[in-house]
Amino acid sequence: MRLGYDFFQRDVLTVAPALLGAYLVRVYNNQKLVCKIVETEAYRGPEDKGCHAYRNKRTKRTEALFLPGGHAYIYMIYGMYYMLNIVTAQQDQPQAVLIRAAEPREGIETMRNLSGHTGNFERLLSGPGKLCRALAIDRTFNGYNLVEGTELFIELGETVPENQIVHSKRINIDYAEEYKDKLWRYYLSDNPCVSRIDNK
DNA sequence: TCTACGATTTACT
DNA sequence: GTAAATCGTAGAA
Repeated sequence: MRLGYDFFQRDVLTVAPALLGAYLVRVYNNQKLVCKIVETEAYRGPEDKGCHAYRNKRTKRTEALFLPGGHAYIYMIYGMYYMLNIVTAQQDQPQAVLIRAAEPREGIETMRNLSGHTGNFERLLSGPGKLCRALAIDRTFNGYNLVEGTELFIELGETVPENQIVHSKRINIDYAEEYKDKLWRYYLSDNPCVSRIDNK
């Protein structure tokens, strides 16, 4: 069952942990690529100094963050990687969940070919840049409707017990001052596919 | 226009 | 532990 607007149009701090265990589906050349989300981070503008839309900063890049929950926000980082975010809450509330890592489920060979990854299965989607590469997600999906679209969407997946969800500090946002210490990163404990397990 | 740099990954000392 | 790859965007000039 696909997740709908009612799921995404809630506060990002509710949606980010709720996405753990859900299935991210990418239909690429008529082939279904499926993976289970195991790591997310919440970005909560306008208050969040780590969020691109801090203080409601509205630019060409951040425009998609202001869409209603259920759309995608994609941007390029370091000149070579795309990041996949799920916009949450109501229109004009710039919040999004960064999908940081997932566990491959279907179409693994295609994912390997797309990413050129030769390592082991657990590392194929273990990072936001790698995940986008292996699923052929680029900026054409910026602003994409994940509720009604057919090439990229999210399905109800496995139910995750509360006690398996680890809360930690977000990665690589040292510029965010007091917000860098917020425990807005969520991942499944003991899952070998998360990007890293250190850090609090 | 011009410049600096990032919600990363990988390889290397 | 540190550094390089690589480019669109934001903010300054």
